Amino acid sequence: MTDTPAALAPRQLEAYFAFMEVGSLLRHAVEKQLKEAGDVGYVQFQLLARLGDTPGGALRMTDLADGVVYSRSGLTYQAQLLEQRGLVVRAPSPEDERGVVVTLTDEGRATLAAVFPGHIEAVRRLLFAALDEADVDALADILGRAAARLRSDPPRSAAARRRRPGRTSA
Amino acid sequence: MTDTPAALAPRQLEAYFAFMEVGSLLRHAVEKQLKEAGDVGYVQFQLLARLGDTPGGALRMTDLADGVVYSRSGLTYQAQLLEQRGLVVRAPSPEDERGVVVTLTDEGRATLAAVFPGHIEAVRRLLFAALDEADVDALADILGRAAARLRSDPPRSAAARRRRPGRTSA
DNA sequence: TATTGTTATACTCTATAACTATA
DNA sequence: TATAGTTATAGAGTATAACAATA
Repeated sequence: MTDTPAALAPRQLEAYFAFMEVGSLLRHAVEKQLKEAGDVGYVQFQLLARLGDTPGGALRMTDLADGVVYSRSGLTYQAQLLEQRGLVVRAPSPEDERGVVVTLTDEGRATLAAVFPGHIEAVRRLLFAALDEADVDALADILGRAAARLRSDPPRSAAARRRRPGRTSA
Repeated sequence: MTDTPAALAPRQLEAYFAFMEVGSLLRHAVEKQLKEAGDVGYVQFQLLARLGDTPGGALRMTDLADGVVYSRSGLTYQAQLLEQRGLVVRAPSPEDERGVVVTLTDEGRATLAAVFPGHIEAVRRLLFAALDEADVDALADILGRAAARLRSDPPRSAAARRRRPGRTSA
């Protein structure tokens, strides 16, 4: 009977507000950097980065979407934009004819390379400038746990695609 | 010559990814809750909450915008929506005829009250469920510092309105 | 019948620039 | 001349539902 009190503890409120503020400012700044450096949005950057991280630089639409986008049409939209610019190629999957495999092109890699250093630098300057090693460790640990929880949380109305259980997608 | 290496440390990368993932999932979930509970977006919620936190429930447009919105027209847009729904009233400022004072109405307070508990509960369930008191303290401390830094950061091209120096707006 | 992905469509939100009015 | 706010407008992104094709 003592759970879920009506309000957050003051420290929780503080943490929450700080989190949202940092999130908002950081996202805004990063989005701007990406736009200027390579004319990509944050979602597109995530997609490129994910492909770049995958051996072969290829993923199925569904796997690519995972955690980045909240609707299938949203991914189709972004993938179209990327394909129009020649940063990725889409081709039917050989294994499953229903599927579409998205592959990073050389130009896609080049764009990623053009954008990444500035991205890193912005994150360092904006997020990590005021933090020391212990802070970073704590953040990684705490937010890692929060992320895991959020990921596994029943989305309170599973609008999103069912995820293959047992994958965490590093 | 040892500053700003080309890449983030692995722990930094981890912390950054976790942060963005939590931010994305949390924002999405919270936005949904607010929509369902009171048909307001997160920005509108912030505006209402800020007004609700102010003695008299009234603020000038410029002060209201601070940190919530990145363009003047963006605030005008949201304020219009809120006014159309009767949640706020806008009136010319008595002191400065150029200014506009936004005041929370009773209905605005009611909406805030209708939305707040669910909001709190969502944050607790999604963000704080996996964290203990020490985590919350650490988060508040670390992100508080990051937020302060971000706030004071030269926006790398001051598109936003110049802020009156010396105000931090709790 | 369930799943993959696309399309059509409507809607929300944001930003830039031009404009008005007051300080 | 600088500031406060609005308006017009255009563009980016998102989501829902209907659809086609394959498993």
